[in-house]
Amino acid sequence: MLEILERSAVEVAPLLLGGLLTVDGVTLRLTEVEAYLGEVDPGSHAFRGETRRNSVMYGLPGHLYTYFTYGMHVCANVVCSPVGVASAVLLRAGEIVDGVEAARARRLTSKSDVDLARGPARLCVAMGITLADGGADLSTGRVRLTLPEEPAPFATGPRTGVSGDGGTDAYPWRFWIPGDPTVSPYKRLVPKRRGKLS
DNA sequence: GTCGAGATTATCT
DNA sequence: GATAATCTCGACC
Repeated sequence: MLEILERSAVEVAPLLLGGLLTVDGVTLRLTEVEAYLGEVDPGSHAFRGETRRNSVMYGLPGHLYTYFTYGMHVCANVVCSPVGVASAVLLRAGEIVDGVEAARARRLTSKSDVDLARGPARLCVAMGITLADGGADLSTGRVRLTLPEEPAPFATGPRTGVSGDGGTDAYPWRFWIPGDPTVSPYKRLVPKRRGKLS
């Protein structure tokens, strides 16, 4: 597994689709992810160099990178690339395949099961992932990652919610399993163009 | 179903 | 003091 994760996030991202994330008896099947390539990617936290928050991304592949955003949300990433290279795959959405009750108990605002982990911050809440889990090894820690036995079909497109120049068509690094109902429906942050497009 | 605005705090400059 | 890889809720179709 590490041999795969040492590659670039853009290569690793589609390979994670269909994979399983397990935390304390709750299992999630990944249906949507995004790649972040550190210093060459304006949408990445590592674009402006290493800081305390993103230092985990420079570390060992196969570890968990968690961060706080918008004051109240936690997002989870899988660190890729060899030590010294900042690169990670953001886990955006998934389907709870085991432990639904525990996940549902943590997500009171969610009405249906497909909403439990539809969105990166929701996914963390449903799985019980917090900042304290950041930097943990995904093969031995509380949070476990299992790659799919067979590659899943996937589609690509621009990333959502990224500020600056990172959310444009120049970085089509969002990957998802086509047709899966748990893929987040969020639109691009700045489209806003009415009527005819360009 | 879609669209728009506000919430809220760790981290960085 | 400004920023942010988001979510939720209310209004409208």
